[in-house]
Amino acid sequence: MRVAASTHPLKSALLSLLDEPIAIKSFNQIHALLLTSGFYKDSLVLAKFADLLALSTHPSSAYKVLRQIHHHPIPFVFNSLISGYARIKAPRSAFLLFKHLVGNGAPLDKHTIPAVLKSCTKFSGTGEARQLHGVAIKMGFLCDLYVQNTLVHVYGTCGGHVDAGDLFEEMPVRDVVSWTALISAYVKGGFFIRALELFALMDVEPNMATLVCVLVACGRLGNVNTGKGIHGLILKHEGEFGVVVGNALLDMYVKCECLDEARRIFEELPERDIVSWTSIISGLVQCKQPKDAIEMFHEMRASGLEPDKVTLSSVLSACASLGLLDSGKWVHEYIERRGIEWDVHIGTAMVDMYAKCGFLEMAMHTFEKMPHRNVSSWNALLGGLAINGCGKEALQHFDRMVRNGVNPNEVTFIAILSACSHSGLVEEGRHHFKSMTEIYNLAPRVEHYGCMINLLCRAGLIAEAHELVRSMSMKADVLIWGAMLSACKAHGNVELSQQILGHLLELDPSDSGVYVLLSNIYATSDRWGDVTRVRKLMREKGMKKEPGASVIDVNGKAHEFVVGESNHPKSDEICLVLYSLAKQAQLDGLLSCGLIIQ
DNA sequence: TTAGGGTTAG
Repeated sequence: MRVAASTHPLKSALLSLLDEPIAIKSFNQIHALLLTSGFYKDSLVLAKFADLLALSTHPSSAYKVLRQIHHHPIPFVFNSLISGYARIKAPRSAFLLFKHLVGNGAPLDKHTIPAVLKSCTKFSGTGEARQLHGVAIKMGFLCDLYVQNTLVHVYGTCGGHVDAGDLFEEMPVRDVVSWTALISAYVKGGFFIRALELFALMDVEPNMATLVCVLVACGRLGNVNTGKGIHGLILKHEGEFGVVVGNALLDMYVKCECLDEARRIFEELPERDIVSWTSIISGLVQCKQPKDAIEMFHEMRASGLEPDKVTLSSVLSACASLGLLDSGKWVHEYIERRGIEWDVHIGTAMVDMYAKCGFLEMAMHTFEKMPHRNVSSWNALLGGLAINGCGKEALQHFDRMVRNGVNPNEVTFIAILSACSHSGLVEEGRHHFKSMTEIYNLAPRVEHYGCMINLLCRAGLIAEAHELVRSMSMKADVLIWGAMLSACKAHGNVELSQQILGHLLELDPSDSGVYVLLSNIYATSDRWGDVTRVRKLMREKGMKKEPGASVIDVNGKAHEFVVGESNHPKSDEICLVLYSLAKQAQLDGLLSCGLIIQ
């Protein structure tokens, strides 16, 4: 706080005191000092006091206190009280105070509206913003550019992009903030193309805030070309950019899956904060490089930065893809130890991690403990039940989800259909596949057909599966034809296999797996000549089957197993255990089929 | 210089 040299020493002392973070503890003394010294007549001193008042007093009482101190405080004093409530994140109080002020005919000015509006961004819906809009018109404050810009911003933040656009249209003068506020409103509403169109229409020079908004739109659209153009503009203006712009650029490249560019930006950042690290970590997770993501996380911690819940959500996703149960548990403990607040994202990531690591009990326990759940949380649970072979339970929880009023989305049906597929629930699968379009108005995507065809193929219903493939409005993918081919192999349908092979090779002529499957089908039918022919063809094409591999985490150490290799130091013991497990499974299978009577 | 508007990560 800088005070002019001519300021009265007591006044400077009072102002400094009011600026102290611990001033609230001496509130009563300051109150008394204000009255005895007579400085209550000074608007600046009174405004600072009003700001302090917001920390401890309800709006109507605060109003009374101020009125008792001074019969006619100027608007500045009340504005300071409103801003005080906004600063301590008490938007309801700020809004209540405003209504109280209007009701009591207190003097207000053009600064009052932006001060209250600042709090309105915390409300859901545009109700409060519209009320303030009305008051601003009535009081004649709407002609102020600051008031207009704040309103455009608040409408945009509360989901009122149409109101924001209408107001923007009516504005006689618009500056860079007006344009940025509207572009941001469209971005927040998910209208990314409209945001880019607006940017193109701008008749004032954009600044960094504008470009950051546009970068978000580019990232969400996966429009790397426009993103690169913005990158160029930033370099032209700034040369070296700050952390906010750098992070926005980094995230744009991450969302466009240009990891090399993203890494380059990350390396070149003059300063990296938690957002920079989280962006690159989540980018690596999205681009299926979870091992690198974990490595990056360790690097981040080594640099002295502690993760927050957003970083930890990404790390949990990496743990889920790698099956790193111990690392996932470490994240869980870290959250508890640090008292990090659980939200729907981290809760969902935790359920997903436990489920994908096979600790279904803990996944369900975590799900039940979540205070708030959204459709993604349910999807994580249903998907977890599905991959762990609990098809019937998945269907029961799906019914519970619908009963709780949560609307299923496309991802839910992937979980449900794969649950049916994993557990052989043909009739249920048919029913849910039909309900997708008939009840929930969701168009099946290629993945849904994939699950359904898998389900039918596993049940040996090859003709029905083939019929479904033919009914698809889009082209079947490798997975679908692969499922059909595997089913043909299991049921010795050589003719259809050959037909499918044609489709598969059309999709990916270099897929060695297709040739391997075909040669296996010929082998099952004792057509050894054909087997030799396919293998020769593979050799001629220089194809080598990519060996399958899996990773398991034991006590924090990753153990990798590659098909055909036995490099692991405990390979012999592992094979012995696997053999006995396979024997047991076979025996259990025979028992459950009734082929062995106990 | 007695206050007010727009920007980044799941």
